[in-house]
Amino acid sequence: MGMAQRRLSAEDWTGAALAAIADGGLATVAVEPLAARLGATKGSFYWHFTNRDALVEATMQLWERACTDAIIDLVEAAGDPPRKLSLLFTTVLGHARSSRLETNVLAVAEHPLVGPVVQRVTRRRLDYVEQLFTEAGFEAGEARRRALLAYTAYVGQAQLAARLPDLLPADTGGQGAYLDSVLTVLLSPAGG
Amino acid sequence: MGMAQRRLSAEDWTGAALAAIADGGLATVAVEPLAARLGATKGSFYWHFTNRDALVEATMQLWERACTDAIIDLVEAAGDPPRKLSLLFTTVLGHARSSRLETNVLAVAEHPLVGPVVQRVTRRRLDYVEQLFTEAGFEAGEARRRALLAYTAYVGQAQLAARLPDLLPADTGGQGAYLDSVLTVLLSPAGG
DNA sequence: GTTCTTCCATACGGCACCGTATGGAGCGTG
DNA sequence: CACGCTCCATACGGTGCCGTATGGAAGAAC
Repeated sequence: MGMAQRRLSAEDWTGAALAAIADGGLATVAVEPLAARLGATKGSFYWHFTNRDALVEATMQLWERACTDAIIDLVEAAGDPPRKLSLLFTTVLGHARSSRLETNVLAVAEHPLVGPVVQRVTRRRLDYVEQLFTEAGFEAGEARRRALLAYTAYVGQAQLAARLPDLLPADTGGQGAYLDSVLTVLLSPAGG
Repeated sequence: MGMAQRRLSAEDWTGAALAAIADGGLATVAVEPLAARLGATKGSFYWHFTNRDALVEATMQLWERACTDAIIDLVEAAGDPPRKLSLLFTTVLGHARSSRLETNVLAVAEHPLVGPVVQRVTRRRLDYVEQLFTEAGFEAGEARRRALLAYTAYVGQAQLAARLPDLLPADTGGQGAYLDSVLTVLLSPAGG
């Protein structure tokens, strides 16, 4: 933690806003508190942005870039589809902070500046997971359904991890067993 | 929509607060807007409640009573465990409004007056679903894991239904196929 | 119909945040 | 060292909500 820096950039503000969303949700993205946190005042903010909405918009663009592209690229480096799904789940549920961010972003998807971004991102992720299930050998309709189940399970998991962590497996062993079980179930052969 | 009633009860306020949570989240539970909606003023509110927190507390108690007991009782009337799970999912995901309420309540589980209630309710629901999987023949650990998967899938499904309904199966046929697929997968035999 | 209790409207002060206006510090450029 | 451009602190007015104070209307008791 160094001294407060002398001058701020727009990225400093969007970064702080993203952290605030992870901490307390979009409602805590308020100009004055953020300024205090950055060791500055509103004067700085209103030079970089026309108003709060502009900050929210820029922050959502940052989120879209940082929190979807990166993961897909990482996962694609793995081998077969089952391994990809496993890596996807472990990566995505590993860090508590990302769960909080995901959850708090989705929670305000009704906001006109947030909804379109969340919609794009979610659609893209769903398509990607569907592709993984297709590669794993499921026919189109079933692959879509499995992807939906996997993604809703992810969303719910992130939600519980962020809000009620006590209810999830606490020890590493339990988490591993749970992950194995989830993957086994999600990849179970399609019933006729 | 009848005329504004002459006098209000505490239940009128908690009911309106619950509706406001479903509509716009806990943040929209504000005394003056609620009063306007009820055709009254703050004067009424502060006679029935000491402050906003008291309303939030009473509203959460209402939610706990109304939105968990009822469903479990309903589901228990069904036959075998698979049918119970099926009924549970269809009932619980059927009405868009309940998804919004569920989602918006869980979203503010960090609030000190909300967290304990949500924790109690969620624990109880998880235990109940675990019991269903146990009745369906799964051993204890696996039943717990399936219950967790089923419940996280429910939470994620409610979230998407409330925020991004476009991404879920639109037609009734697609919904039915999806529900069948989910139940088949969740009840697939445990892998060795 | 008076009296008492219940319930509520109005008026007020306070707080947190938004956005604007304005002057001035810091730094590059000649 | 002057000059100009970039960046920011301060001060101000406006809004929406909280909670209090107070007087008064609506209904019950008799």
